[in-house]
Amino acid sequence: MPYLKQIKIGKKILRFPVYFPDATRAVIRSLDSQDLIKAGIEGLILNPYHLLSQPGLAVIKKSGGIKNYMNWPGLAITDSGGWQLLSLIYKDKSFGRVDDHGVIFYKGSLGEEKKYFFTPEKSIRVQMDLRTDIIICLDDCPGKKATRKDYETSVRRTIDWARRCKAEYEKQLKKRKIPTGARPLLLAVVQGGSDKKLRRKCAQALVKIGFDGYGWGGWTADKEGNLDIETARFIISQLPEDKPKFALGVGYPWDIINSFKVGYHIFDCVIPTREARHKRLYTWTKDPGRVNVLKTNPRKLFCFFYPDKAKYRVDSKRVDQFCDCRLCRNHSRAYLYHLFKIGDSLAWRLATIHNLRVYSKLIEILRKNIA
RNA sequence: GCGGCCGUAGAUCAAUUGGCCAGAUCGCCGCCCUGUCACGGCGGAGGUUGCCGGUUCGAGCCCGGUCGGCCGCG
Repeated sequence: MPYLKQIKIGKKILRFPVYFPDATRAVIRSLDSQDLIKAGIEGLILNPYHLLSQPGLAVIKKSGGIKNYMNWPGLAITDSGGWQLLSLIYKDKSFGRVDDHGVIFYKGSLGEEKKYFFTPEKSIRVQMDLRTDIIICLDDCPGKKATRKDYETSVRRTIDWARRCKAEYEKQLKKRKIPTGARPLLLAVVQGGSDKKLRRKCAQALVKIGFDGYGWGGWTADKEGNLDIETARFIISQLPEDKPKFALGVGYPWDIINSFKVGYHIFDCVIPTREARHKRLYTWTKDPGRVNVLKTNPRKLFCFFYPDKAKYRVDSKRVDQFCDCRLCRNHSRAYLYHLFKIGDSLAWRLATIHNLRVYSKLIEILRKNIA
């Protein structure tokens, strides 16, 4: 099957595969746009739900969109906001509930006292207000303890919500008089758990409605952290070849390689940024420029570096001999150990830049493999 | 030389009038993080309470001695 190498969004070209880190609250913690660009990051994913509570839509609209607001020159995707709301609700029922109409949220972010109603239409309107390049339909992702019946409901609702999102999207395009070349791409998400019948039903219904791209939604990995690659592959088989596929929330570097191999184009994951802050850095075991990434066991291409171990207190070596990031070019392991020990924000910044660079390097190498 | 204060995990400190298994924090070691309420979460190792003796059913706490440290006076 031919792999889609790139698409145009307006005047911009989005090359595949691509990894977008999660700037949920309009920032990759401790980094600015220049840091991101130098780390090889081309796009960010943002979250409308979090941005509604802070800084609020009015501020962002006044700035001319979220990219202007945060001075981000690259590409940007907004998620629907559904995942956050639903995972909060599944964690604690007092947060709210879901029905066919949308999501009722009793508490705002961080305990604000407001009742909040998130519908497919509202999600689309907010995302279009944020003026990102790619927007995503609100979907219903079941909790981890979901039953077969929950998955059936989820698929039915996801299809219905996707239809409503598409209608609202077209309505807004007209209302806002957005020219064809400036419209954001609209992606829909395939639900259905590990059940192929449900996945097929969902995928086919979404394709029939017609979207610019499709996502692999739900929990992409099992409790042991193993990617459900069987489902991943099946979903691809149900979708049109010429549309980009988004593996939502994927994943570890080896997960990205494995998902890329079965046909996915877009990835996003909090892992590299969160783990950098939690003191786990990814390092190359082999020179990524010299190894055939597709023929090597993906898991064996990487190992971990834990900068808070006392053995690194006096280690003058660089963190990763194969990495060209700001940290690896300029500083020793001992210095990073020190920065984490004293709790300086530079530790976060350098560690985050490093992990992002490992991801962007991986993307560069995967692109060479489809050239 | 005399008088006073102080010795409790690697570090800094806690432990009602003597009373379960001497605690906390940091450090150390290990684990976790997948469309981020996450500068986080979970777990573990580590003490003959300076040492010797005494009083007591029972001592980190009381008594005597001793060693070490600090302060004051000679």
